[in-house]
Amino acid sequence: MNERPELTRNQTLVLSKLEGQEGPLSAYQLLDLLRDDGFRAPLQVYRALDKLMRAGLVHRLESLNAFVACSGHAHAHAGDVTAFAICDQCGQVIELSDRLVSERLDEWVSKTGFKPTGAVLEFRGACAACQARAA
Amino acid sequence: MNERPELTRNQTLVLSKLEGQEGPLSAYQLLDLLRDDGFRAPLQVYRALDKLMRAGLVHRLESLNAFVACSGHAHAHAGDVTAFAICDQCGQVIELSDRLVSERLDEWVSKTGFKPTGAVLEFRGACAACQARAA
DNA sequence: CGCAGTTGTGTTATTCTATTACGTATGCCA
DNA sequence: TGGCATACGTAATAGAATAACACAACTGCG
Repeated sequence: MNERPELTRNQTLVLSKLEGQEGPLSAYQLLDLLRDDGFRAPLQVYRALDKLMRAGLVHRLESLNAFVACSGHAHAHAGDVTAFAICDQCGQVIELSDRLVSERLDEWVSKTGFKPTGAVLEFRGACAACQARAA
Repeated sequence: MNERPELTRNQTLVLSKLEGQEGPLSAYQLLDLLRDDGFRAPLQVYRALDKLMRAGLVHRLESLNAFVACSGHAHAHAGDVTAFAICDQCGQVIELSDRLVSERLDEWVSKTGFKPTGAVLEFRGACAACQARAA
């Protein structure tokens, strides 16, 4: 389904930093992590991120201005929305995707005559582990 | 229900600019619009916006880094999520709020053990008018 | 082969968005 | 009166993203 495209050196480096990370990273955090690998300018990061996002390997979290590696298994079907649950305590991000929910949301919005082409769905709160820790 | 808090001069100015506008405005656009009223620094805008958002009179659109006046009538009950449908053609923003949808989404997310305290729901696409125009 | 088209790269500079820090003024109320 | 909370003004800075320019590598094709 998802033909893994050939990644260049820069793209591979960015992706591996994101994958070796629990939570999301900002573009500038990535830049700092990659200085030893020869990165010097934001654009190098942004260009790699752009490619990775279009390949569906990385997601952008709008409410954080940050990026996460796509959590493998949950590869949504084309057209399905992906939602994110972002823990404000530990920073972990859970990826959610569900065809039924997608369809219902689509119906809901379409009732107004609006035709959605994309969606940003981000929940903020506390993950299970952090709730337990707080109790 | 929503005690309209006393607004200061700056807050009133910012709110009125947002209300006199079809679509969202960025903080710096607001600043430019308010130079004649004595605004000189971004902070003046951000501080007013902060207050207005906490009062529920203004919403921030994460996917645009911009702000809209809360469309009056659709004042959600406490706990209800507000979603936004943003037209990528004309910039208009439709505000959506529905108790049932809120509950369903909450259930969906909570299934993972995550406890949401807030949500960012933004749909991008084409509003009814712009679809008609394109046809 | 030569050449155009695409993609990726590196660098510098700039724009846009948002916050920190510091000082001041005002109203409230104990 | 003093302490506290809120708002204000200004300057400086941090953080996020893009524009502009030049070059290298690869592809397909006449």
